[in-house]
Amino acid sequence: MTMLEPPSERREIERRSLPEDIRESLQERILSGEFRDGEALVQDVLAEEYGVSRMPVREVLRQLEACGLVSMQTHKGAVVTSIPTEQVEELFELRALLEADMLVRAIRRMTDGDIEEARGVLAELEHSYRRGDMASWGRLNWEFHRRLYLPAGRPQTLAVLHGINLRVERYIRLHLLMTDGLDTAEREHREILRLCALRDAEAAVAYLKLHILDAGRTLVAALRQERARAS
Amino acid sequence: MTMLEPPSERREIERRSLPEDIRESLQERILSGEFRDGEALVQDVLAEEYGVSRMPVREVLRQLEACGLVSMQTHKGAVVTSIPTEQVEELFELRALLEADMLVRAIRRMTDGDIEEARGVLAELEHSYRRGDMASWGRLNWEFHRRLYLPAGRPQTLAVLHGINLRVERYIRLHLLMTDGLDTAEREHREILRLCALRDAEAAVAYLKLHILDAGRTLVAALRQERARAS
DNA sequence: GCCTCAAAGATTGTATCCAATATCCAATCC
DNA sequence: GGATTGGATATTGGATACAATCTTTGAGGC
Repeated sequence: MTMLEPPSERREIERRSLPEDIRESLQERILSGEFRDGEALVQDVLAEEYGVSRMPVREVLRQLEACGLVSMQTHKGAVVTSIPTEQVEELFELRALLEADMLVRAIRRMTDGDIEEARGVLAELEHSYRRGDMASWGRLNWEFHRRLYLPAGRPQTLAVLHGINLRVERYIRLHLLMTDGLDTAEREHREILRLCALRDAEAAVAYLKLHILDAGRTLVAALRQERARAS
Repeated sequence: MTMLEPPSERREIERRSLPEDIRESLQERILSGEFRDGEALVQDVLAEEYGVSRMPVREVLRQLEACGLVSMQTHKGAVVTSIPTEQVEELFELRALLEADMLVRAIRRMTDGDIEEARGVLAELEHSYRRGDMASWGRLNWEFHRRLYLPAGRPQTLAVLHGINLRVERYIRLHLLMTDGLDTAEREHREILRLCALRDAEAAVAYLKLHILDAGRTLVAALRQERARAS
């Protein structure tokens, strides 16, 4: 939860390259909901906050545009992208299709070590969920799914899935803040991992699809409600 | 390229920005093979060529990075991305999976008008192929597939497919220059369209998958040979 | 001869300045 | 009064200047 800071204060960042850091920060601020759908991202304001010139900020905005998190128009600036509810639904169906295919391929080549690592990530994931650390939750949720698919040896598909995950994460988090529907997700995560350990591809994939489409349905319903209320 | 807009109404002024123009040009130069795999793209050189400063060039490079056409490293610059053969293969399999799903959904809602428009695009496509106009061919090949899937009403999936298409187009063109394997593709295009017109989803999808995987296999074989020779 | 290392050149990264464009608001005209 | 237009202000786009970093090269030492 970030407080409103006077414009003179700078947001502290001091790690790797400037755009990388700014990008990570700005991305998190969008995903966390600090910036709402359709909200304008003014270069000058952001540059001031980060204590840099507008140049790196512009690059970051371009990158976020490419990820689909913001959309830009010439001479009009950048706004946080708003995905229509039907398209959020579409993205979850797309995930189901792709991740099911991935898991089938992955299970064939999965080692016990892979399973063990995924189990470790899952533990962290559950921990961050209980602590309400949503930034970590988002990262770890992706990491868990990623671990499951990594043995498939399909980097391109994985990259596509990463992009999709990024685009819907904001809405997932919004959902998490309003409901506790993700207790179900936790059970499903464990069950999927158990079925993977048994190398039962068919059951695991069925469960995975259920998991994704379930989360999608719940989310879309909540989103519809939220958006109807807002308008 | 329809110029059949009503003479009244709004006059659409092409408000193209500098980066947009440069991007289109640079993208085409990469896809055409003017820049090879792994070749460095020096900002100064490109800026000089286009008669602009490095700033818009940088933005373009960032965008192309997001598309996966170039990869950048801080303080090291941009190079044309080289996709390993196995990953090219993966991308074609991914296309098959996604486009099959799309076509099933699209056929249900396809109107005769849609078919007619696709037929028009296909005619242009074949024309550009015979003329050896590869830039147009690339655009129209995507446009044809896009038309087939548009009725599905799945913009997000379409965007993903567009990205995939962009990444493999370079290798497709390379292949086109070396073989005449795309005569087959032409027959397949027509057959797919015919089956769509009959609303025979099952047969159309089967043919589509064949079309994509076939083109993929031929391409991958050629690519492997080419790369073995080069090394 | 080969390795080390430092300095020069090349290239990218960032800041600052100016230009182009959009937005907003008040004045004007019908 | 409402619509339109002109100008003031805010914001973005692009060019230039400078700083940071990588790469190359060559001189010196072993």
